[in-house]
Amino acid sequence: MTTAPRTHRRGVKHGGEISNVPLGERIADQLRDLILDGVLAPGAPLVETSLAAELGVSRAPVRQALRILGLDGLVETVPYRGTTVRGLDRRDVEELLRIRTLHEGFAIRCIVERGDHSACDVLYACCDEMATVGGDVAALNRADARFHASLIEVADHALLITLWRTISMQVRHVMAMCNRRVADARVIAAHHRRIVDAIAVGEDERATMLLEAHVRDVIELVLREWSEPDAA
Amino acid sequence: MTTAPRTHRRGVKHGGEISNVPLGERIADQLRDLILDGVLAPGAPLVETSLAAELGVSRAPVRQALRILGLDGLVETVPYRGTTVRGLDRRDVEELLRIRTLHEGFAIRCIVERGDHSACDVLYACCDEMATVGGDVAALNRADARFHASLIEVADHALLITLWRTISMQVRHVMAMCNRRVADARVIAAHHRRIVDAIAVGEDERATMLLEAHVRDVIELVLREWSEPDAA
DNA sequence: TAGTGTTACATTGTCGACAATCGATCGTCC
DNA sequence: GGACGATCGATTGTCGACAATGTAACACTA
Repeated sequence: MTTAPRTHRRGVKHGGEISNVPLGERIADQLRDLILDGVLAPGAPLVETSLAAELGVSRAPVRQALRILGLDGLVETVPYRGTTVRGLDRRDVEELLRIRTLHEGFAIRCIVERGDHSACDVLYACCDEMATVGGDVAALNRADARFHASLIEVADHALLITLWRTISMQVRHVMAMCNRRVADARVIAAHHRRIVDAIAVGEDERATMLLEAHVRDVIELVLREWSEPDAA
Repeated sequence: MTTAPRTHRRGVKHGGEISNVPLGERIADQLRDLILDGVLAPGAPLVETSLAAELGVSRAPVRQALRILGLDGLVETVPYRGTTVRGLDRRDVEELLRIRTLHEGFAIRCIVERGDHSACDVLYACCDEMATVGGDVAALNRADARFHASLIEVADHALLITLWRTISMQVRHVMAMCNRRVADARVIAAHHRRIVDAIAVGEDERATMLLEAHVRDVIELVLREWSEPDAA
């Protein structure tokens, strides 16, 4: 859910072991990257037969993959018509970022309530990492995504994490669609660090406000580059 | 799923037309009701082969159905092991209801921001309906569910509605698992009406607080009956 | 008896083929 | 010429069979 944890996989994290991960999920991962990297533009059709042929597999796992992506909100399937990469319009972006703020604010409250200090350590580490990426825009994006993902994870709220999966996927999608020119990485890292500072001293309201301000900046930045919404 | 709108279906709402709805979705609906009505207890295995045989269909649509339910957080699938009805423990219930409060509070803010008065009309109608169910517990549950669903819908926030699908499904699951003895329907209806009153005059904070109190009551009521968590 | 290797069974994963459905195109009729 | 209907191609929906995987019970060995 959405969404509950999709599957339970045990074992094998290290090395390049033989994967017992169902084909469908691996295909989904592959297609997801293609979409999120912008290789598959919004509106592009994803034909089961063609994909199966290209990937050298049967249609069954491809179908499963498309369903997973549909779940993630990355593609749209119409019965008997086909599946296409989902387009995002201005309203989608606004909705997405507001919801994101809502959930991150909730995560902050969870952390503060528990007074979990190790959580702050994790977040500080993310900030440090963010400060070191220099001018690499892609790396900054990744570091930023990692910070926000960590914020959700350390909240230690299983359902929140589940919901976050869907949201973060679409956030990545939005970010991929605008070649965001960013400010200095160290400035952004400092912004984030201030949020963690507030969390560390238990001021969840201030932390939330800082976070809202941060996300609002991002919204503005994104929407400015959103000249032509390619209409879903 | 979680989650973007699963599919777009056009046409045929009335009568018992021939359904062009894919079998898998119909099966999912059927199984969902079975789970939500408690016929299929948590932990019960859902074997693709057996279900296909019982329903007189092939395994393909059954697989699709199980995947949809997995998305809704109602079942759990482990690769090569099988699918079972998901069990809910005390923590799940608490997480669920907190998340629910979070989203409904957000919905309230959306409505107040837009100053949408027709929204309040819809909600008042739900309250009226709720007041008339008398001692029918099931009907009261349905009316309550309808109120909260309406609250989300009138917020007019597509992504919120999507996320709500997953949540509400699990809420129904929880409600189904405890034979909740409720207070007088008219009292509960009055509680809800007070929330709408606050929304109508734009006092979103008060509305949210009232709603939080309401949900907290529900949590308490549910958890009290949660003697033996059957452990996921 | 404790431990190990093996076998059998249940279940899901994957495959290729056929049927149902949809949209567009073309032809026909007024 | 315009509207209606049939046909066609493309795509997904469904099916039955086979392969891969994991669990558990069993026999075997030290």
